Amino acid sequence: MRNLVRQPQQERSIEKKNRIIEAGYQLFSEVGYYGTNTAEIAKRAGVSTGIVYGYFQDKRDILICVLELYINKVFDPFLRLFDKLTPPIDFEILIPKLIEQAIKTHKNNRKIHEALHSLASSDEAVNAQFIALEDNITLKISDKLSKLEVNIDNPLEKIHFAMDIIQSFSHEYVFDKHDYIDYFVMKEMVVKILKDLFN
Amino acid sequence: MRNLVRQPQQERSIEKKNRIIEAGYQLFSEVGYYGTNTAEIAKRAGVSTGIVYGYFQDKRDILICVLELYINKVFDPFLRLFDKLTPPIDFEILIPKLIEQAIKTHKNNRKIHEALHSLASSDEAVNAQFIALEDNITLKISDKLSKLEVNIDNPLEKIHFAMDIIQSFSHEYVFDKHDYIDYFVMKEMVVKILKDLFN
Amino acid sequence: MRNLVRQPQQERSIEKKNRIIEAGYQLFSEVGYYGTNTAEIAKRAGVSTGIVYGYFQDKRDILICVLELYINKVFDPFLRLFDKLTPPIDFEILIPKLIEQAIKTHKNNRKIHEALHSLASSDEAVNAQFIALEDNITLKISDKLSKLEVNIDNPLEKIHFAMDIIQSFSHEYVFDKHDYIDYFVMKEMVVKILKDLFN
Amino acid sequence: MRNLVRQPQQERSIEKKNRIIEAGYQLFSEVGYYGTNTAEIAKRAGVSTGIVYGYFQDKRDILICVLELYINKVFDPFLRLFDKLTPPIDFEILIPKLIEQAIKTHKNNRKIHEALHSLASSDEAVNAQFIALEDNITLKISDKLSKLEVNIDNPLEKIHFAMDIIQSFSHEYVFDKHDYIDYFVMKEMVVKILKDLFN
DNA sequence: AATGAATGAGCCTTCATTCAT
DNA sequence: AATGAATGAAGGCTCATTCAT
Repeated sequence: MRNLVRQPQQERSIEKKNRIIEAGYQLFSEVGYYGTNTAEIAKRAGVSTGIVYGYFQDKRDILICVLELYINKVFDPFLRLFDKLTPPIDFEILIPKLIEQAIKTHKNNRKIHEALHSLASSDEAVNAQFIALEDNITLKISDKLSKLEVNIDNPLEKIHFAMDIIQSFSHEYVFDKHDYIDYFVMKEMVVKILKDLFN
Repeated sequence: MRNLVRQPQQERSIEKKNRIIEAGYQLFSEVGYYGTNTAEIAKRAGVSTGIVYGYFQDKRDILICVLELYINKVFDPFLRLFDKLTPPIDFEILIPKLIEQAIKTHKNNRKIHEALHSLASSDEAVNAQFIALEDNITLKISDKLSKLEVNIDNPLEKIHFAMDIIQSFSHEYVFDKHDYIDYFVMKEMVVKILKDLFN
Repeated sequence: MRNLVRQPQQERSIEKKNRIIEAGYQLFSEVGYYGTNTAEIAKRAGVSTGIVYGYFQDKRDILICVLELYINKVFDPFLRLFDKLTPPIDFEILIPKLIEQAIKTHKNNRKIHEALHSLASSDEAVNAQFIALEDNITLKISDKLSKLEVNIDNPLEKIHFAMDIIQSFSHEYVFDKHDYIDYFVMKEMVVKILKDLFN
Repeated sequence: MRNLVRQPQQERSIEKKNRIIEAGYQLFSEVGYYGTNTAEIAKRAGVSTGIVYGYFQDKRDILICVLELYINKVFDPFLRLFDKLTPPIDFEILIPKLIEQAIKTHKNNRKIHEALHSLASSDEAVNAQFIALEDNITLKISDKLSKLEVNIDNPLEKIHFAMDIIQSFSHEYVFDKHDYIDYFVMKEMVVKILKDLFN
């Protein structure tokens, strides 16, 4: 009965909803989920506190939408790297591009990545959303690869794990910056591993 | 004067401080950092609310100590796997053991891992602590390997990245459980990658 | 200028105002005054939120109108029981009928009765309205009785108090249901008391 | 886990809890349950907002305690009227005393009575508490009467209903004050009815 | 006359931290 | 050193009412 959330149909409404998501995105990035309050989100979105609850069930619901936005921001440019390819794929060229893209993304999304991941661990819905979106990515890439005539064993496992490795390396590269690590060397390692995986 | 935190010298005090850290560890694991309040920590540690602030500056300070405990709980059994080895190392045997250990650890530390990582992203001190402890691990393993007469190029990069891969896979294995992934296959992939890396 | 409330003249408007009152009646009955919000009333009435304030000054104003509707719904069937009577009145028959009617009414108006009464206690206007409507009832019944050639001392006091007793018993009967009370016995008590009062 | 409410053992704590209840009592009386906020209750009780939730689960929990206080304030003087009696009871004398007491009580508790009753209708716990306390009263009076050698049929039904009648009349007398009612006459009616009931 | 999106004050509740004992 | 009651600021959310259309 209560708590019905408007499904915005009109453009102005959709735009306003997006402004709120964008504001949430920024603030969660800057100070994390728990460091952000709804009033602040509303303020940055240029709307009133109340209307936020016209578009979202609660604060966590904003997070879920931010998560979707994040995934798109992160994976769309990633997927687009496959778009102009024609068989046969030259992994020697593709893989470094993918890594570069992942690094770029990580730089642009420093904090939100962890913010979202951490929420996933304590919130089943966020976690489910995360898994669903990851599934989506893996399957899309798999689809693209098969259209590009890449025929390998266990493609889903390989793709999924390759993504993990790339994420992991990008994270290292952007965030941790240990003194004793030569990241150029490490990157070459990753490239080699991935090439071996897909050839 | 006011904010001085006791450096517990006497054994009873040290033991009490450790009980608080252990309680924090448990609760952060169970319900995360923001799902835990200090009263609860005190209660589980069997001390009064007030005295917590005798041993710790604030709640975050507990987290920092929990982080150290966590790292030890996670990496000590890992390091111990190297202890009884004699050269030459059979990576064919060692690597699966390391992976098994990582999975076991992940299972026992489901939530705290994310809790800590997420805090790291929004808290510079936590992050610094994290990096320092990772450094420590990498260097220790490197030391062990060289004593075991393993001579490879770029050992630090390889060790660090190998740890990343193992963490990443364990995480997959314990948390996400995508339907379409055959985790046995994936595990074999990881083993092969690591063997190639160290041979 | 601002706060002027339309006095609906046209039939369509009057009908709409009544729909709002009816919706308020239902919702106040179901979840009480404070459990109901104006948006919900508008929705159930099939009108927009805004227009409610075209017909009513504020939420309390709706309550006042609901009160009137309530009194009518409650007392009209009550009064109608006197309509077909011809002198001399057989109280032995009438009184049980009145009680039955009161019980029926109570059952159909479980919550709104208390909702209205409680508002009366904190709101002078509601209270005044309540008293005025009760006066009206008492005088109407008195009128009917005298037309039915019932000549008793202090008719107004007796009628008013009889109504109180009936209300009180019906309330007991419908709401409280104490285990140790035999409500059939109690009902007979009420019938006897009222018979004695009017003979 | 959370939300544990202190069971105050020490006198100072008990006194503080009582101060909060008394403050709630006053405010609910003055402006009703929904017209009162917890900050106001705390302020009037001379405590901080937070500590209220150290003694009570939530706002409603305060209401429940206020209800108990109310019942005691109302019924204790009522019950005490039976204390000095010796058999045989002269109802001619007792009944007017009871009525006087009920009127006095009503005057001193103008608004809270309705406030509580209305909450009962929308809150099962409050209602249950109400019923339990009414039961208690009825049984206590029954006990007293039997010790005073009053032997009547259906004592519980009679007592309960007599209480209803007295409440009802007192309410009329104190609150409604209809112009056309001679309350002296009405009171005599009540006395007579009750005498007939218990003889 | 009508819509329903928008406003923003206000409320209940929590909790890190302090303080009297 | 220790207790645990007390503080009070802050946050999520609701809803009566207004306003642009």
